Amino acid sequence: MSRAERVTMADVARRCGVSAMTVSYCYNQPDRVAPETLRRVREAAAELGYRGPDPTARSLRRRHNGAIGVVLGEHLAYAFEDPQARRFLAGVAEVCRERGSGLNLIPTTGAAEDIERVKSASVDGYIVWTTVDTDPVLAVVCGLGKPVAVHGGPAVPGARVVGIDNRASARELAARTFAGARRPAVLSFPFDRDRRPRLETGPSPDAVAFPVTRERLRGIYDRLGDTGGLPVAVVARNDREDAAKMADALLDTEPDAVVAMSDQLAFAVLDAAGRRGLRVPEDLAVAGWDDGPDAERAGLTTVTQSLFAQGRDCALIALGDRAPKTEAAWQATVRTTTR
Amino acid sequence: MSRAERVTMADVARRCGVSAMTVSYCYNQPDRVAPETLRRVREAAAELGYRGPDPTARSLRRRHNGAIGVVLGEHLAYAFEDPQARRFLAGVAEVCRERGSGLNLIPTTGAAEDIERVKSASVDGYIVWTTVDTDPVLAVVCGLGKPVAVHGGPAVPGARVVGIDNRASARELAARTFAGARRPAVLSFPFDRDRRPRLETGPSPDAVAFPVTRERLRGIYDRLGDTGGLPVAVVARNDREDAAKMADALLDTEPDAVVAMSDQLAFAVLDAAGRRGLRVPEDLAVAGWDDGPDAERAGLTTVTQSLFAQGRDCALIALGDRAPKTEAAWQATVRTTTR
DNA sequence: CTGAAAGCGCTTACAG
DNA sequence: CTGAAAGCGCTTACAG
Repeated sequence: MSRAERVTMADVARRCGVSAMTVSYCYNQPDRVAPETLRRVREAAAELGYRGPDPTARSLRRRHNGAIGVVLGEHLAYAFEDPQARRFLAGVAEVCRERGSGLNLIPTTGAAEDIERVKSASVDGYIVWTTVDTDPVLAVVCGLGKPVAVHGGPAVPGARVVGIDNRASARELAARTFAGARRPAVLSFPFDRDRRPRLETGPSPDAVAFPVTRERLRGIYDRLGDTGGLPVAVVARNDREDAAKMADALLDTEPDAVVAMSDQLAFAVLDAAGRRGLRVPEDLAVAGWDDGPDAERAGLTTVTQSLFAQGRDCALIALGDRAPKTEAAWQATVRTTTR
Repeated sequence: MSRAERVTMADVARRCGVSAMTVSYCYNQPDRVAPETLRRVREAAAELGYRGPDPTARSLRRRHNGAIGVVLGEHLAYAFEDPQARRFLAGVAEVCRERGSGLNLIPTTGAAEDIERVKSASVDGYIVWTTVDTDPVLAVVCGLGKPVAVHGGPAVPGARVVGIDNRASARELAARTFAGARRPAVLSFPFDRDRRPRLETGPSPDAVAFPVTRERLRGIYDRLGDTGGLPVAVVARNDREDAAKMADALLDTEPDAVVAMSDQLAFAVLDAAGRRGLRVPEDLAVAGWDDGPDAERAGLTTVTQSLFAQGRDCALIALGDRAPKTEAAWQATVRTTTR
């Protein structure tokens, strides 16, 4: 925190009777500098307390920030609470480390200031974590002339979407889970940014603002045909404990098969089923998405996907690489929680 | 991702026959510009596809980045796995939001490239998450002439340490937990960056490289007097599940009171005790640190502290505020897991 | 192996 | 209400 005068390359150059650019070379291409010059420059730098090239000036000159911005549509605390969001960010961070890139977190809450904060980040590209179709930040980010990766959607011009085919995976998962069931039900992610937990009956997927959720619901509906009476419980967050109440409310409708939109939500259903003494899968079939480490242990039927890999893909896009060739991989992994 | 030519303020100025600085005023102090001029400038900007002031150029000119860097001594995935680290980061993020500041994550792994990554972050100040005394990144960060907050220590010249008095809190917690105990034991955070889990007997605190861990151990020793035979199990990470094995190893030594260095580790002990049919606190007294949401539910005796508040303090320091007046607050909260 | 010059895109007092 | 000038600290071809 020593707030010494700022020492610049020019100061160092002056001190040892050399040009500023030679000092620059000492830091950027030391091989091109005579050993004796290098030594003198380093000595002068040490004497003056020069701290090395200023990263901001360097970024301006190189027209390259060496950093990507990750736009989160939530308070950080919530984002980190979600195990899949964490896996995703870990994937992003891995690419950043490999490429020596920085990682700027930009939590947004829907406030007007979000726009300025997003615009004023000194980054070369952006990753937007799943958001609603109408999120105003989306258009702003895409209008910045920098590469943008959107995880999970929505699809917008100027951005690449990374994620699995949610509708197809839902179709297949519903086929497995609802096979032989007479009273299917769904435990769903939030429909909208308000995240109001509730129990609905046969809600229209069109009313769902989060594309991932909407597509999964559509996939489930594809399979089901008549969905007029389908109980759909909507949670506030992707959290096992937090979802306990809605899982209970859902089981109150006495379903015999539940598709939940994540492992965490599926566990919430299993927890609730356990409290009621229901046998799984005999009385109740349950399935989810993600296939995190706990899913295998619990024998959970789930859609296997790698948020880590998707995080990597997003980071590569934000860094300006050509996009990954294919959609993100997924597969339905059938275990013992379904019949 | 439209990679249009870059449009600058000068282009906009030229386009509508105005000086570049007037354009600048339109973005920074629109009140000082004649309404008609403002209109024309905005029109020209729209026509040209000008995206607003470049954040990097602005930062260079203003000598202010509007961002703080958070140095994590681990892969992101691990850092996020720790509930207290998440609370801490949430506190940091809250201040960032209030102040319109950016938040740059800088995970370090001990590699040589860490140094460059830390130096090349365009930030106004740094927060260093608890690290070992000898972490080379520490000296680098402190030599940058920017404010530095270190959470938990080590104390180094040029940085402010934020955290509780670990030794005093340990002394008090040990007094509560070991009261009437004949075979005390400790479940400890890692001693060193290698994070090798192991069971030791009366290890010297001086050998512990993480200051938080060292001070807590010292506080416990203060209370104990003779520690020659004290079983101390060391975990790899602050994670309830991960710590299960070492908790078991510790209970194999048949202690009747365990001080664990966090709620998570205390839960690991309670889990292990449950598996053995031990009664708490009759057969085994257990206590921890943090007082997270689960602690109250479990009736855990623990050291109450707010990592969120400490994250806020660190962020304020990194932003250049005078430091918080006092040390971080803590108190021993006695519940039912101790006698 | 080293230097002179230009310029990255912007903002800041200072005049007028 | 608007402009001319300087400069934030650095790097990049290009000469020599």
